[in-house]
Amino acid sequence: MFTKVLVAEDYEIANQGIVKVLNDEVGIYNIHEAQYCDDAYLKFRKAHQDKEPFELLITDLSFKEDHKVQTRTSGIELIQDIRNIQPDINIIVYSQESRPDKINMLFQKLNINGFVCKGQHAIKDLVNCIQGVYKGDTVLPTEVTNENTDNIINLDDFDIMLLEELADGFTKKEIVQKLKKQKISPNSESTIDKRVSKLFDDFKAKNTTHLVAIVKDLGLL
Amino acid sequence: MFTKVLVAEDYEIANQGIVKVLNDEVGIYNIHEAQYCDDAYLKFRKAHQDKEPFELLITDLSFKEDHKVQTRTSGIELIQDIRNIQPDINIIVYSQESRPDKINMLFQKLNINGFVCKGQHAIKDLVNCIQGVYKGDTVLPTEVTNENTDNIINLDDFDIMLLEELADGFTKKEIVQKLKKQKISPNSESTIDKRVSKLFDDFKAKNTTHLVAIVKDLGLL
DNA sequence: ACTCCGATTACGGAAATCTGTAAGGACATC
DNA sequence: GATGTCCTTACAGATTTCCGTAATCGGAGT
Repeated sequence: MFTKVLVAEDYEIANQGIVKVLNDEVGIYNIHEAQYCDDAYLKFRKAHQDKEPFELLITDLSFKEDHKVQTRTSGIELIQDIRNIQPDINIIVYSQESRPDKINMLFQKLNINGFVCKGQHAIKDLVNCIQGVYKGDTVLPTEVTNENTDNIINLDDFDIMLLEELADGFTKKEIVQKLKKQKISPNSESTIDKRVSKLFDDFKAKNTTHLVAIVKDLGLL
Repeated sequence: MFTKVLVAEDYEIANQGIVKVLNDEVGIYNIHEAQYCDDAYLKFRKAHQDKEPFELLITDLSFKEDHKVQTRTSGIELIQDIRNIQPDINIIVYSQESRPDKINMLFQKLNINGFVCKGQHAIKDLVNCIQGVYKGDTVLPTEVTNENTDNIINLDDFDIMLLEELADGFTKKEIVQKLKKQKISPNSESTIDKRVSKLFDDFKAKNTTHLVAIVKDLGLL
């Protein structure tokens, strides 16, 4: 089993919870903790330089900001930086995130080894994940594997741009003006209307506000 | 110090974190855990009937629903029911809630003894709170006592409800109809307008869509 | 009792949204 | 070349949003 583990999680008590599970359920005792991304990175780099590297990183994704100014603000940046100095490190993300698209992105772009959803029954999930990753498996959360990926909606760049502009509170007329100024076509109000109406159908949204809320929830924005 | 404590928290690992802090930092070892409100209530009643009552309840407010059907769905109901059978029990709420109004309500209406915000530095807060409550004090969280409510926007339940309805794509007229059907006041279209306009000011939003996007990003919905 | 203040409510109007129909152009297929 | 389809654009009308003004009500206060 892994012997040296780094836990990066900003909430102290959640941090302690992970440590206790590693102690009691997995039998890992050499556990180092970090509450900030930068702190985690420094501990990691030092261990690597001292030739006593960590074998596993368990990290959250979101880190609350406070008085300490951080160069890294999210677990994603932390993972990228750590992978740069130790490509073969095992990484498990332990996060509230439950959106399949976002979780899949972590596996595809960051090559994480496992993902555990914060939740009611996270102990079993976390233990399974650690044991699976130790065996060399890639461990997806049950929440994602169960997902039937039938209803995937394909959004092109234009759709994404529209959604972003709408989420930023611009009216269709303002969007049209922007498009014309940038000489991007299509750029008629009528076409924008049609495009957005199509998105309504795709996402079963009743109006623009509903559409943006749905897309935000899906993590596409 | 307290010797027998009940911890009610639906997330297993957070639960473990509290237990570890009680063990390591406070020196309490007779700790019972519950992941559901009803479960907590039953453990509490049994201990009371067996003349081995708990001296302290540490509970979350929100409990996720799953396959187990619960008669109590929130920590508030749990507290009320427990106070009914053992009025002098000490109660500490450990919750994500950060709205001063809501926290004050807990002290005034439910007579809780302490409140700790889930957060980055919750260990010290929790330890202080337990020690204060043991001495007979009422321990408010620093977040409330500090009263630096400058850039904190106070949303009451009505505002949240409005935002949720808007994010679900309902028009103001539909919301008004719902409110009238449920006999919730205020329920005039004009007041809804005013309320939402105030939210526009608070969040510097240009329109409803923008508002919902901002609030979603802040994680308030 | 009095005023002051905030919340609620009513109403109106300009702007924006949403939903139709319809016409024109690009492009592939037969 | 004829045909059909898809995308773009124009326009029009009903609905909704957004933002004023103004009247009303209830509580809190010197």
